[in-house]
Amino acid sequence: MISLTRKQREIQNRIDLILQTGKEILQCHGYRGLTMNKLAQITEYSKGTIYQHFGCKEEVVYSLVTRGTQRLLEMLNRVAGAEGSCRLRFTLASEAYFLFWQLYPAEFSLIQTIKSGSIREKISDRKQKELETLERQLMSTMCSIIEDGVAAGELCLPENTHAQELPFGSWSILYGALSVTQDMTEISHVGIENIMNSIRKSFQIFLDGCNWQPDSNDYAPDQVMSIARNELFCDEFRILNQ
Amino acid sequence: MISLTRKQREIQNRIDLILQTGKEILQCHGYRGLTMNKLAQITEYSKGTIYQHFGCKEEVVYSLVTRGTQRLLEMLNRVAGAEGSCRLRFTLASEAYFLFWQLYPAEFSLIQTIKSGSIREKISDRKQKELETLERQLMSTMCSIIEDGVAAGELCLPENTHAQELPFGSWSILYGALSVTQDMTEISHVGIENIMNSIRKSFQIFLDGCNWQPDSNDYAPDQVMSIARNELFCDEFRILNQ
DNA sequence: GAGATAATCGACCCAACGTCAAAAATCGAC
DNA sequence: GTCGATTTTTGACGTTGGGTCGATTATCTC
Repeated sequence: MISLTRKQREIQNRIDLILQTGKEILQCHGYRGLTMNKLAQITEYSKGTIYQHFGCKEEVVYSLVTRGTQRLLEMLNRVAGAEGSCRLRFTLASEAYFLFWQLYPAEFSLIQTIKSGSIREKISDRKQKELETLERQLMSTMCSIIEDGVAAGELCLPENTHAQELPFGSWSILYGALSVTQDMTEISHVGIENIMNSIRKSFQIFLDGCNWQPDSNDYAPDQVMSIARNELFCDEFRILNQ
Repeated sequence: MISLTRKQREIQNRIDLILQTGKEILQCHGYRGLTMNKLAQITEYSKGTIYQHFGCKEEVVYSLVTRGTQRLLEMLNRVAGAEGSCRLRFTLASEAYFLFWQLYPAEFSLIQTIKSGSIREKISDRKQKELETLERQLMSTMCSIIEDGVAAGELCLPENTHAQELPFGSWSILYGALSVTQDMTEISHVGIENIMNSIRKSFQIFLDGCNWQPDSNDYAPDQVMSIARNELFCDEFRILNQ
């Protein structure tokens, strides 16, 4: 039994190594630069061994996305458990997403990749369900904040509107804006900070449009950043700043 | 001279055929199913001839995106020249995007593809500039509506906010939401109409958040759809309904 | 109609995915 | 500790698909 778990740990470590290496190749050479040969060569395992853990190349990137989504979910759960008004927490959720985008750019980019190309069809149902479950949890965490806000009287859902629609809309702003931003980080003449602030503004405009109290007139962005930086995500910011 | 233009027309027709065929293959077999061999076989030209017009496979899909973006721009220009309040026109622009998404699903999907994978690096600067120019025109058309709205006193830009930020934000909602929706058209248990209505709601929430008058309380979605269906996009709706 | 020029073709090369039978390492029983 | 059984690892190989290029065919010019 002990030897079994040691074995399992070894395998887990190897999977970690493969994924980490894959991520590094992606960051250096892009999606086209990631080949199974290179992956085998750098990890110093043979191709056969790699294929023992990942059925195809697509499964490697899919696993990276799954792993990234786990990290994001973990950050969002921290947000959901935080104190303060629901609007504050919802805004902190958007900051979590910004952080995710900055800390895990490769993973973010891969999310787009697996959503666009015909990659899903090569992934086993099991793995697909795994990611779907995580995405559902993401959505339900966001919804719980909305529902808290409704319960606290901070906002009213319009008629014929489900709670999921607000996370869907606000999430779309973030995902859409960051997607478009993704590939013009170098080209763009405006700094990345400006783009992020612009997205922050859009996000707040959306919340204002929901009549979510307190509205942005008496809403302090500094406070949000302070909580994010010093409380909820201090580890993440430390990593980001080095 | 005449023979030259006849020649040019022939070439143009061939390019059209190649692109149209590529689009059909994409719709039937997805991105992975599109191969240069198949393209050559179906068009009944040799691979060499295909490569005379398109330097690589990526250039085929890039051209499809460029062509799709031209169609979208053409629709948006119709919107910009329409009558009615600026908010109405801005909303009609979102309907143009919905139509684009429904009429050209392959092209929409490819936009995501070229934004995510490392495809750009294989495309000549000339072709890249071509698409960039179109995107800039898209943005500037949207901005012109915003500026009209500001001039007409329908909305005020908040301090430190440029006109481009509003199209960027609202466009992000549409792009983000449709991107996410894209690959779950079959899976999703809610109908596609419901998803589109949900996105429409988000879009209006955003405009409400901008304090864009008239606000959604005295705003008739029926009127928007009627103008779209019967005036601006009657051709497009006809194609869509068959 | 002949020679020059341009367009077209498809056999071929190579890179990268994925396979599988042989080799190596590990395990378990005595 | 040793030997056979089982699992793991390996890299040579098959195949697919992007891209090339010299041969061939068509077109144009005089």
